[in-house]
Amino acid sequence: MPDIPASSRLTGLSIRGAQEEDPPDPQLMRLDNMLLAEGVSGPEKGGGSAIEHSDYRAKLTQIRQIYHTELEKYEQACNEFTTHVMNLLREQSRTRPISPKEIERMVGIIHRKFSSIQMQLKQSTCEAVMILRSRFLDARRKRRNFSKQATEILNEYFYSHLSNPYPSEEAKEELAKKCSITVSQVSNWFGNKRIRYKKNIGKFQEEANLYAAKTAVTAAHAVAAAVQNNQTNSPTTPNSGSSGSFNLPNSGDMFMNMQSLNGDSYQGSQVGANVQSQVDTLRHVINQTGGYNDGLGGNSLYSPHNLNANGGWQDATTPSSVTSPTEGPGSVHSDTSN
DNA sequence: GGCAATGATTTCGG
DNA sequence: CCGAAATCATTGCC
Repeated sequence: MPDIPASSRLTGLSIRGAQEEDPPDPQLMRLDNMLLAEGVSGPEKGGGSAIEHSDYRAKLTQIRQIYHTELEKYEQACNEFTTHVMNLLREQSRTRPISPKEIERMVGIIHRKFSSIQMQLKQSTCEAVMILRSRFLDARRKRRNFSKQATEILNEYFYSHLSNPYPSEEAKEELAKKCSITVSQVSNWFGNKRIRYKKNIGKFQEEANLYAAKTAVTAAHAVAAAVQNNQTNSPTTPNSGSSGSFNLPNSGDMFMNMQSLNGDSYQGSQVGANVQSQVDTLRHVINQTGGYNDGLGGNSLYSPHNLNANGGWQDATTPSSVTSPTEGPGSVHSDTSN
């Protein structure tokens, strides 16, 4: 009696017939590996990967069940058939001497047959998993827009950190939590936002002002407090001559002031961290009031390059030519200076 | 159905 | 690995 290697009985559910021989069949090995990796043939799925969609999980479980059921069925059938054949042989052995070798050979044939069937099962299971993957995991296929609330949170962060819209890992995590999305989704969102904002600033002006105004009050308070605390009025504000190249004394000066304030004296830890964002917000408020209410600044105040002035994340090289000729909606007042 | 918005992926450079 | 830019694929609105 050729006993089963027993090495393949770890889970007690393994296939008896399938693996007669260790050596070959890269194909089978490939399938096995994949099933294992995909958590179909393994015990319970231990390693947690980024893939945790509940929908996906459910379907995978379904596949898993089918797979195991079928596998067991085959195994059982194989055993039954084997015993059946054995019985036949035994019966025949009365009339004809049958060598044990022959019996073994028959058993081998049977097992091979069944193992090929199992391979088919594995193959189709693999296919099913692949399809499932592409259906559920390729999020491109089934993407949902974020909730209004999530978008709001993200936008709020973006516009209040406009001079440096690169949330740290921590910040990303927090945003993800607040928005009920994953960290990589947050990263995606910021990546998209940055590039699209930069590409067409005009289109986002309204939005920017909106979100700036939202936090304007608190920011103003905070900054006021900071300024009050920090008596340094930065007396001179030298305003180096080079800064004259910018057309926007308003935001530019503001920015400068705050920067010096930030880096100077006073150990106020909270000030340093927050000022930056508040500057961003305030700048928008300033722009907004200039553009909408008072005739102060006039129309030239809010034009695409106020962003350049705020000096930012978007590279020193100005995109110069204003986007593409497909700019439509009329509300664009691009001044022709510069 | 066309079209813009938008989330995700791919490509490329550091 | 992160980010910019280009591109893809879906969603939602007209």
